[in-house]
Amino acid sequence: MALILENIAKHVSLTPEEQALFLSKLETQTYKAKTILLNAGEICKHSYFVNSGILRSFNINDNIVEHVLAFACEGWWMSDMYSYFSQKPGQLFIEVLEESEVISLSKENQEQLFLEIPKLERFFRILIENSLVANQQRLMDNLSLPAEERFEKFCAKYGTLVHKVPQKQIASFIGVTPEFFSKMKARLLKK
Amino acid sequence: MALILENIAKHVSLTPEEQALFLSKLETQTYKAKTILLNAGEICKHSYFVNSGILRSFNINDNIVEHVLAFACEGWWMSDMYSYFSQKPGQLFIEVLEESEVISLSKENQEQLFLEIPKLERFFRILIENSLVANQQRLMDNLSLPAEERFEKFCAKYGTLVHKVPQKQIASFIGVTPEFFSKMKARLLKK
DNA sequence: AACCTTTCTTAATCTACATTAAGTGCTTTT
DNA sequence: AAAAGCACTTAATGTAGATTAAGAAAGGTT
Repeated sequence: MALILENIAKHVSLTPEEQALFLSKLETQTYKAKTILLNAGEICKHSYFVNSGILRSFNINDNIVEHVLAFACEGWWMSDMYSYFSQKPGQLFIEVLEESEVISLSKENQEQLFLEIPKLERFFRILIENSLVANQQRLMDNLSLPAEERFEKFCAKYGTLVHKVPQKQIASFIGVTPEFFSKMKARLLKK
Repeated sequence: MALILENIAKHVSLTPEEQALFLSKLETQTYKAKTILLNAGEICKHSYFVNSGILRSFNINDNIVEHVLAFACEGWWMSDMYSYFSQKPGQLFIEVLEESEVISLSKENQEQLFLEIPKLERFFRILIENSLVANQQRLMDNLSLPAEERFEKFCAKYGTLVHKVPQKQIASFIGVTPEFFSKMKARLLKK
């Protein structure tokens, strides 16, 4: 459980008692690759923190095309934020990509914690602020950069993933077809 | 000042004293069209709330191409979130599009308020949550929808703006050139 | 090992959108 | 009122990336 406490300590400092209280609200579980943690149409009742392994979130367009919204690896949080915040059915799937140890924090427990340890409200606000900034940057990148540069940015940010997740999912993340991605990669290797 | 209090009341309820304290930290000012509230390279020291009028944020790519990140009209907040949160120089410009009455909340005053009225921490967390969800949706739309549908979504969300801001800025927002946007519009009108 | 399924590659063809360029009508400036 | 500057349009041409279709690798499963 050290990782998640470090993660928190980066933004707010908890007393040992607060740490214990926080940990008591969490559940840790190991999942095999391909486990679906959340289906589209369901209400997202947990935020997930990745102790080890990789998760991804995606949606399926018109029941055909998958679009990867995000990856989460060690030390990252993941959920369907729309559904989690609003407690309404969402459009995202969350899937385990390789055997992963995942900590779950339920929405209810999170609300509880906000009351018992108000500092955590600050912590989660900062997490979301950072997500928002990253998302805006990605949006601008998608509007202004060609696929090749979007891929470079992906590598810079998720370097560890490049050889761990299927290429077609990276293609989807940066917004191109697997075929085009393959061609682009061959082009890049020539240089 | 009623509008901003209503805005807050949607998410947290303040006592009259808290309301007064909050208002005392704000500055209201009227700006003419084309006023630049923030330049790229500067540190964003304020969040802006639009009482009336329209703001937009954008960046300039390679010193040439403008990309519109967001519009803010009556009742919306705007800032360069990256720069505002981190207090480092940002890449965004914020510009007044038509004569606007704008409330400024400085970063310092916001921090103060978080200490004096912790409920506000919750309010701003919710604001940011909503932004994040909207941003993720827009990102997915950009990855999966053709320009025409992105424009429809724009109209649904910013209907009031369609005839108020220059077309080329809408084009930029949805991620196409003004020329293509013009052609697309002509095509849509035929239907 | 043999089979099946999924991922990746290659190549031809196609299309949504970009680029370039020219022209039209506005507003703003002088 | 002319000049200048923008915003918008139209049209020709160009291209990044999609689509389709096929085969080659690479896992998984029995």
